[in-house]
Amino acid sequence: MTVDGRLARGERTRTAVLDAAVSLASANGLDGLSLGHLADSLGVSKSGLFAHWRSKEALQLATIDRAVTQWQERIIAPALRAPRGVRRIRALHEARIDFYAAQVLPGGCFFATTEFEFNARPGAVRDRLAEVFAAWTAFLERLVREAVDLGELPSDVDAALLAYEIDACGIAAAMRSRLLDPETTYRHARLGVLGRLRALCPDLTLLPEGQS
Amino acid sequence: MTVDGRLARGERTRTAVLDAAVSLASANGLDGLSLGHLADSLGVSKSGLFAHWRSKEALQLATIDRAVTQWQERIIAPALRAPRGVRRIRALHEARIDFYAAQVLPGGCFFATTEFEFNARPGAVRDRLAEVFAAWTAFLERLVREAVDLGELPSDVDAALLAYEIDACGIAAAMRSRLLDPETTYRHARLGVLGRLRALCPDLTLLPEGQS
DNA sequence: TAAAGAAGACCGACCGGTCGTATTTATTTC
DNA sequence: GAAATAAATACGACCGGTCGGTCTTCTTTA
Repeated sequence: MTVDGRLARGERTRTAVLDAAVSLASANGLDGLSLGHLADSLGVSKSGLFAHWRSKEALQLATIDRAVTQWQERIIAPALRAPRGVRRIRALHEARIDFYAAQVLPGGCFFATTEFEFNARPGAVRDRLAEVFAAWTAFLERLVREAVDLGELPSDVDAALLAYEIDACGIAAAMRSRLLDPETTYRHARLGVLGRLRALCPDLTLLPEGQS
Repeated sequence: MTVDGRLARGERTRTAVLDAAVSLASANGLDGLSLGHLADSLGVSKSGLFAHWRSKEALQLATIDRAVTQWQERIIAPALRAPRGVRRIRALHEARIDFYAAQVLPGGCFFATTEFEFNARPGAVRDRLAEVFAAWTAFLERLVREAVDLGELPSDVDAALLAYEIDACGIAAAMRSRLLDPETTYRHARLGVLGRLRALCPDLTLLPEGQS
């Protein structure tokens, strides 16, 4: 952000803290996140955290923003490398399931965990999560409309409904994979979207580049 | 359970406590459930709860069982009044969305909230939730297979996959309805399953009795 | 009168948050 | 260039509050 070396180092520290916070919160929730445990896992003191964020809520909001950045890097960016249209929709869903299957977060999905944790608790955290969720939904709908505009999907497709169905397959995967058999869950999540797209767009190969 | 009047009255007390626990836990989670708040909401003392359950975990497990009973009464029982096959599948899904839309629980869905809360926390609560989830999944699959056996669905339908897609529409409704527009969410949840069933079974009317 | 049940004070542990202190780092002065 | 000083930073003890859980006491009922 600035040319100052000290602040840059501080930014790196902040990012490391927030990465750990995303990981812990994905398992225990943003409210269940203990600042003492977070500090211990990083080998720093709890009071030091308050030099970077004035309160736990401020750290929670920063953690959400960090999770958004991770999501953009791990799921959205790979999908945007696929060509517009149905193949990009599928690439986005596949990247999402890949991310879950890679088990980088102990809770499976940071957003699913925290959104269920806060969906009945008014406050700044809930409002921010609602914003993020609305933006994600709008992004998915935009991808579907692009496929319609390209003629890959029938023009009478309900873009919002199809986006809902695709997202639902991902949400369900986040929940089931930790309680039931993960392999079966991920296969269903992938096949559900694949079958839906194939039914609407039978003449287009949906295989990403380089895969069988 | 017994003929004893005192114990029967105790059973009623237990049920009232557990109903309140289901309601509170649907919003704040089973771990976020405060025994003090639970006792206050019922006008009883916190220590009195320990006369009925030896620990918080025991009360949490009993709360899960109570939520299962509520689910059976509110969702499964109405669906079983519909004729076997595709119409019963749809009746089950509609009863589920109706239950969410009725807003009887502040958290929307007890199981969604608690399963995301505990899916990364080993222990008795998580194991019980996994059992309940597995039983629900098996029940859904059984309904789909019945529809296949009746010839209402093509014989090459993947019952587990279709059950996954139907459940996913419900899970997503539980999450989105509290953060995004509930009306739109419930409409998508209903249309998603309805469209899926209509595509597989075009010659069967899916309207429940008495509805337009 | 005896027995059973609820109530509320109480305990140790953990929470988010604050503050005085000590260590370190960087700058200045001899 | 070395020593001394000043400023920034991180630490850990500590605070009030809430948690799950226990225990003694009091009320009530048979």
